[in-house]
Amino acid sequence: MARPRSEDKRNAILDAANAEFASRGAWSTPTSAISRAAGVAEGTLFTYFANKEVLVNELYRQLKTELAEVMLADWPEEADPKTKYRHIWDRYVYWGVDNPEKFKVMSQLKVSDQVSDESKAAGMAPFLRLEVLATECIRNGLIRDQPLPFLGAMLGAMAETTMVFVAQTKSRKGRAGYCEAGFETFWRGIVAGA
Amino acid sequence: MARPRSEDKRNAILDAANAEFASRGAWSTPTSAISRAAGVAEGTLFTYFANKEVLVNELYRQLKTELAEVMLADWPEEADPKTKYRHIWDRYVYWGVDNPEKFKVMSQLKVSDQVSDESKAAGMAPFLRLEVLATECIRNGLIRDQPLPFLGAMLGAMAETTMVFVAQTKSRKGRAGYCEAGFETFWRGIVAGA
Amino acid sequence: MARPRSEDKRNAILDAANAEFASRGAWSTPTSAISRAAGVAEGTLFTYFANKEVLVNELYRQLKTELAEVMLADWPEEADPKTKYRHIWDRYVYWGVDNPEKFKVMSQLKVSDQVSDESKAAGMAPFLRLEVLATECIRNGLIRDQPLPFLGAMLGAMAETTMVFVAQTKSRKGRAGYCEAGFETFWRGIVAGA
Amino acid sequence: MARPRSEDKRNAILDAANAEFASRGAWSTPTSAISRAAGVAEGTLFTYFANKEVLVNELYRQLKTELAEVMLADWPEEADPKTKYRHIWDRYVYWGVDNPEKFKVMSQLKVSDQVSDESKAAGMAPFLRLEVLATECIRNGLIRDQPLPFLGAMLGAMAETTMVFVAQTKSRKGRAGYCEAGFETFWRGIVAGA
DNA sequence: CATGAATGAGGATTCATTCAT
DNA sequence: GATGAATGAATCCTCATTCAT
Repeated sequence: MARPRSEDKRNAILDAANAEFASRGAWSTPTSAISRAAGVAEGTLFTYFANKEVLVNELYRQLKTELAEVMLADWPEEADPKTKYRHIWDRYVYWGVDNPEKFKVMSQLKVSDQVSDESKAAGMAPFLRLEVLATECIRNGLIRDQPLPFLGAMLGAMAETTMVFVAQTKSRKGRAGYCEAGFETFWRGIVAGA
Repeated sequence: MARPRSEDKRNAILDAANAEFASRGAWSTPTSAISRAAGVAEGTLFTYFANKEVLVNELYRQLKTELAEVMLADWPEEADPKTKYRHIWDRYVYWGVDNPEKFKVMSQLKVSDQVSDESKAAGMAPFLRLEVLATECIRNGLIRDQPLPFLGAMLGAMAETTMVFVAQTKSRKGRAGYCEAGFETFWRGIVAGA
Repeated sequence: MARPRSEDKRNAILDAANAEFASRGAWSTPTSAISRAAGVAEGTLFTYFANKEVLVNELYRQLKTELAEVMLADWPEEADPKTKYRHIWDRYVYWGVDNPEKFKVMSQLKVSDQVSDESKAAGMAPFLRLEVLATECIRNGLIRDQPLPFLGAMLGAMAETTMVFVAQTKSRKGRAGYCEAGFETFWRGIVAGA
Repeated sequence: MARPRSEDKRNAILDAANAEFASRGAWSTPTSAISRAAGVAEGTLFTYFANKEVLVNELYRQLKTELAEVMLADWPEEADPKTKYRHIWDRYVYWGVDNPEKFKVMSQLKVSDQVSDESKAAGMAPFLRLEVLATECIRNGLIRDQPLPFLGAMLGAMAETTMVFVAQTKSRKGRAGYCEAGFETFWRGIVAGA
């Protein structure tokens, strides 16, 4: 058997792509820069990804998957809804803050035509658990009735906005403040009542 | 180089850039495609814009300026704060819905490294009136105290999210529903109380 | 007005392509070698020929056209058929002998998939006069009846074979001998009788 | 490197090369396509043929050898010269018609710089029997005196031309007609007399 | 020996920008 | 000022060949 394809190498390429995209912009990063940063030959990149577009899409999906994993890890199954939402919120915000490169790349790819609608859809899949939570909250009247995708998109947009401000802030206290303020806006915004 | 003569030509190039960027992606649009779409020679583009980066930045600023103008037109000086916010909200949302190409391009440029921080800052300028409104609302306790830029960013992010859903919706009623729901989430989220 | 496209430059590229194709083989000649030999920038080649395939096809057509012109120049309108055929034969053979590069390239391109059927068909067009002659000869019984294209193809194949031997031969006398022998074989082969 | 074990594999590669060359053009066929078509690994090809050039030359020789075998099989030792020539002619023509891929590839390789002069010479060797026949015919005055290689080349060129027309023709009768007409032209062309 | 991943030079284009007309 | 031909660096990808498994 010949050398097997190396998962490590594949990941190295993906990581390198992420790093290069973050520093030079997703476009304007030549594949040669990616392979160099990954420590592989230029041609090797193409044994792992048929072409640049495929690489970009794979990267997008991987980023989304990772984000979903992080958000849903340590899921507080027994907690009340607000706590659950807060759990997601914090994870989301801090993932972005702790991984600014990944967040930046994801932001760029999200609006890029380079990422296929299929990939965008696939990126949504891992967020299913969220929908279950939202459905319950709406059913029992805790949250105002509205389309689930809309609710999810609002959460995402608000958390991302929050991220930016948290990231800009140095003090631990200030960061927590933004995170709290953002969530509070979100939560008050969606709960039923008054 | 003397000041180019035709303001029309300059605008034609900017419009063409917008259209091309929207359909082919902001990057991956060659200047030749822009000049062709604008009906000018390839070289002519460079008498109006020193290079591609300048063109991109100019386009971004123009888009931002136009948006600000639209948002603040017919300003209801005498109305109450919620109405004023709603005014901004509706204008914002419907501008994006009515100008999907411009919105798409703005979204791409916003996260692009091609647009300088200076341009991004300049893009903020026209939103001053907004800050005045927010400051007042916070001072008199109508809105919870928080940094103005954060509040503005939240408004923007939520309105943009709303846009997407409005744009996807066919029926006039459904569209109004999303617009309303989005604003309600925003408003409940920021007002003080409870 | 900008610089006009230069017919000279176009021809320089075509000539360079011919020379390079002849020495390195039609395939395995990079476009960069052609542009260098033509004394133009690599990109310039592509303002005259959309891509390599177009260039190859244009070259083929030009070669064919040139050959036709040479063959039919000084046409002995008043001469008898054999003389006319001999006129064509000699012109054909000596064009190939005098332009070995062009002949070699034409030979390679003729069997190449790179040259479209359309180009091949276009290459036939200039040989119309030949068909008129053949038709007459067949009608008046001088030549055995047979499809015109078949007759033309035989002439071509036999003349080309003759070329090779003429080209290999140094002495003027030997060359004339091959040319004569080849024609005699052709002529005896097609005339009616016995 | 030891002598590779499987003659089958070697032939599979040669056959695959032939098929690929025929459909994609001799050049522009990567070795990877050949190995894939042959059902062997990319690297395996190189244990059977040191490099692509060697493979191409081997293929050429094999084709030539096969053709010679076919042409000379069932040799009518006792027949008269014309019958013998006709035997060769028919075999040649129908081999080409029945093996259009092989014929196409041979045609391409014949004019290719990729095939060495040595290979081209080697390709001639099997046709020795032909030379014996020709020598005899010339000696006893049946055929006009001329260099043997020239005569052989003429035969080849004319038969190949005939092939093309036979191949284009559907009806059995039409095909036989071309074959006959071609031979008649050849035979009348070379016999002595008048 | 078979396999197919790894390599990196090479190749056809593209494109921002310049400059002759 | 307008035009578009000219430029050549840069880019994505291919492919013959090598070599680790």
